[in-house]
Amino acid sequence: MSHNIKEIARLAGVSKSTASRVISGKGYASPEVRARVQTVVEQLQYKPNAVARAMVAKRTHDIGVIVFRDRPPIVSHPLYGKLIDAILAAAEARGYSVFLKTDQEMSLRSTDFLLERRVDGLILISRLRKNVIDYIKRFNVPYLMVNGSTDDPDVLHLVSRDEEGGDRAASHLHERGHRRYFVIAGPQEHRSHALRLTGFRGGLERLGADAVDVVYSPESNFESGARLLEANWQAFEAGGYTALFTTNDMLALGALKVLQAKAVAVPGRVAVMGFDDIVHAGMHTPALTTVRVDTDGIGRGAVEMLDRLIRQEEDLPKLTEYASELIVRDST
Amino acid sequence: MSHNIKEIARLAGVSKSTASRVISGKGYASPEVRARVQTVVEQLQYKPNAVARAMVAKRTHDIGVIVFRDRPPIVSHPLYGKLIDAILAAAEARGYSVFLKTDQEMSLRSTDFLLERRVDGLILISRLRKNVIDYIKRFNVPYLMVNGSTDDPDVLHLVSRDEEGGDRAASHLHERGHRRYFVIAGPQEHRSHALRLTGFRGGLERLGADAVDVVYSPESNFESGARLLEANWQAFEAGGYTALFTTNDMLALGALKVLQAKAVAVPGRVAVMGFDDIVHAGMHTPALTTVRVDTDGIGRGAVEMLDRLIRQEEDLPKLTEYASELIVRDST
DNA sequence: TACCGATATGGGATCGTTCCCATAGAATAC
DNA sequence: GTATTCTATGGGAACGATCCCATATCGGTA
Repeated sequence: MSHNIKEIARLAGVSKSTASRVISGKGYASPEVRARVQTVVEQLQYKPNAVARAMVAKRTHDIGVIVFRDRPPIVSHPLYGKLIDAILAAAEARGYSVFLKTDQEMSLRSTDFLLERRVDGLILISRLRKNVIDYIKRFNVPYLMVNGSTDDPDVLHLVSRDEEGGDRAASHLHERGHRRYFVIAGPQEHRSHALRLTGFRGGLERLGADAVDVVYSPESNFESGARLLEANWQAFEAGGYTALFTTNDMLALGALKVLQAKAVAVPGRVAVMGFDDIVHAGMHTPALTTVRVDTDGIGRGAVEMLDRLIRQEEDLPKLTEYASELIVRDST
Repeated sequence: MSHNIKEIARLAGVSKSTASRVISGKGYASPEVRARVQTVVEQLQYKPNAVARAMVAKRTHDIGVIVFRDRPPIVSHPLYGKLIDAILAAAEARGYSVFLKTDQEMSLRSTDFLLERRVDGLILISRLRKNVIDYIKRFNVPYLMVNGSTDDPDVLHLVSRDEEGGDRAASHLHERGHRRYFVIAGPQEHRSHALRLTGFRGGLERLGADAVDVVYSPESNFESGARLLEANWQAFEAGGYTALFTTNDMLALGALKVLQAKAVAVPGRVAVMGFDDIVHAGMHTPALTTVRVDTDGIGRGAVEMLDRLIRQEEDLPKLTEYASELIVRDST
């Protein structure tokens, strides 16, 4: 199919050692020889075989990214999409190519695939089971975790300041004069949902509130946001709540749908706030006030940190936190 | 770092040939030897080195996916996100790992990267320049194009039935009694936008319309949808249009924003229709009527077709078209 | 003249697999 | 008893690079 270095060498009239020196750019070669080899490379459109290179270098310059999620949307989830965009850009800049895998069965299949391919490192995204970490640890491949939770002190992970964000949401709503709050909280076994709620509660405790009532959703998507508000409609109406906070934007948009269907004025009668700042948040009418997660920073940070891990730098911080920013729009 | 087959062989007391036969599953080995080798493999958590395998097999079982887009959102674009989810699932099912690349400068960089890595095939997504195709052709690596346009008769490509979809949109609006149509059309050098408009016009020509007025947008995002309607507001008001069609959902949502800001009743006074069926279309209030692009089918189809190309099947169809489906919601 | 240190290039082992071929012993056929 | 065919395993080349080491040529110096 494609040419190899031996052929380049033959056509340039040199040995493959010399050709290798010219092509890889390390080692000596006289100007004339250099020119001759490069001409042949150009003419044949020779592309050095990265597989063979990886073989001797024991280094692939590939990294693996696995998104653990039990069902779609995975890459099409707006939050993960943004994260992956950032990761791809950062990896490109550092000379890494990215294997992207989704793991729906929370299995070790994807991991095995990538280990066999001898990736230089792994970025594990979202809720992965503990057994995955334990498994990966046995092979000493560099890895880190993004947006997940772990009590394992060995694991490097990158997260957003969710508790702080929850606090900010509370401050914002309180400042707007609200005192009775209704909360739809996503699955509490998920770190971010739990912390956002904690932060929100903490903030209101500090600031003072007449009521903070929470309903819990086992899922964190649009449908369950709508379903939960619908199911608790009587309590919601009776409670005199003027503010609705949800632990992510999807839930907020679902709840908004119900409010709008019932012609409840937003923000006139009820203010609504989400968390994440997915694209749709800004496109909705009314545009959703939310707390932005720094997906760009996290994505870039993950690649940078993994790269340092691969280069065997010492004393990397186990935990890196990223700012959460209040984005005020029309729904509050 | 990790073990190799020679070590497995040594510990199992056999030659590496025999170990290879057991591990790869091809060739003879007696039951006892088989068991012995497998025990060692299990104990050492041996993972065969795919790099070395690829080297001798001259086959990587990797495919490259490149999304050509000049700026983010790329993977986070709802349409491409869905497409990539489908591609990943299909690739996994067929034993391929996926290198995902985005190419913002419309360069050959990503392509070179993947060619060096000796991927078995390439899936090229969206608007790529002709020079990329010409370049790729020189290396005879299997490739195909998704959602792009080309007049090159050699290129395999997969597209949605955009013209038919445009026609469907026209029929639907006409059926609802509309006769004066306002259209915001995305960049006409992009195949899908052009065909959707053609289909829409064609449909109305057949069915009869009092007015079809089109404004063109150089971009196809939310902001330009809003900007274009705003800029043409006087004409829009004066024209007595009762239906607004845009060549994708992003434009429609942008226009909807403006209509809602001006308190124009949708669908009461103006019906709005988009194209694509991105997630947010269903989440908006009012939920957007649109034409769904079969991203799942296209993604799956792309991988299947590429696999057949890799297996050197003959007489594959140059063009594969995927159904477009009318999704009626609340905005019409 | 002999020796040294540059300069410039080539030979060949190596990375971890696969796979072709050789071979040794056992079983069967004539 | 010899030839033939299995059964079961091992030896070693090959894939396409890199890189260490050897070596040849040349100018300069003692």
